[in-house]
Amino acid sequence: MISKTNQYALRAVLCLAQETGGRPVRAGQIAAGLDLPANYLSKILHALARAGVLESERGPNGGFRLARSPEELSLAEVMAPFEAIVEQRSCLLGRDQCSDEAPCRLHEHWKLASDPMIEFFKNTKIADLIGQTDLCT
Amino acid sequence: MISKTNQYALRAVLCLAQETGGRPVRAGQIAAGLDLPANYLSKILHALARAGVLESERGPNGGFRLARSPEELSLAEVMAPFEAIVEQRSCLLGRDQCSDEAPCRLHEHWKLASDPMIEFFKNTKIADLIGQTDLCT
DNA sequence: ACATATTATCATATTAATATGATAAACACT
DNA sequence: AGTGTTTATCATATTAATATGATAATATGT
Repeated sequence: MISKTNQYALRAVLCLAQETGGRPVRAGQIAAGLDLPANYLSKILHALARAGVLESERGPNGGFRLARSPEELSLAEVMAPFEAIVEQRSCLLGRDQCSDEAPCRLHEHWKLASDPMIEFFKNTKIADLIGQTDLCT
Repeated sequence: MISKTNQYALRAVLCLAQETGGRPVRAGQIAAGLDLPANYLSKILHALARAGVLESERGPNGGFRLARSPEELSLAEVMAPFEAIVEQRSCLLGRDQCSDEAPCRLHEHWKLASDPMIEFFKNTKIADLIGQTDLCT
């Protein structure tokens, strides 16, 4: 339902959000902590940095940190660089003919069913999810 | 959000549900009408037949028809042969540690967000969606 | 300056989803 | 029986997601 890329991104961001210290966290450290493929996670972290979700620093003592406060950062913003699911709901049947403007009957049903999930991604902030000890594993 | 395989399956079943005549519809006919890859759709139709959603007949005058009435057939049943999304909700973060039995805080949020969609698939019947002229295209 | 540690980037491998092509099996009609 | 039409099945191709490996660029500390 959620791609692995998005899962990795969310877990990494949650991990960084729980990091209280001011110094950035190394990619390898996150990958080891979460048991994720290191190089693949690197690419994800880089994409998040380009999207303005994270800040990165190179060299010794380098790493990643949140660019914005967990209270302002939504799950949708973390997922946005990887998939456009949140922004534009597609027709359940994959037909580009029907949209919110020219909806079919099915479309209306589908909108009602999928809206709660979309709103969840938009409204839930990273801050709402931290505080659990094991979210970083 | 929904795989193409599931989209094709739903469209094909909706198409068959609108077919009032008693004689089965050929796979090629459905593929042409919906403009879908013929061989790929064949495999999908075959899978639906094995799952008991459709009935198939070979030879001349052969084809596919619904095995059950559109009023009894849910979207979830049509999608079930291809993905297990509907039955078991996985953790948003892809961790197998947390389940409905041993939920994390996130899990509870996620359940609330994803339940409406799952219920939609389970409760919506094929009959609820027919009646639109263009659903077969 | 130099060595080291880290992110940034490029190249490639693996796997799963999607799609195509070809052949076998079943049925209907003559 | 034989011919043609259809589904059933197998084999392979293409594409996208996921993962790995190697190198370049940048910053730090000596």
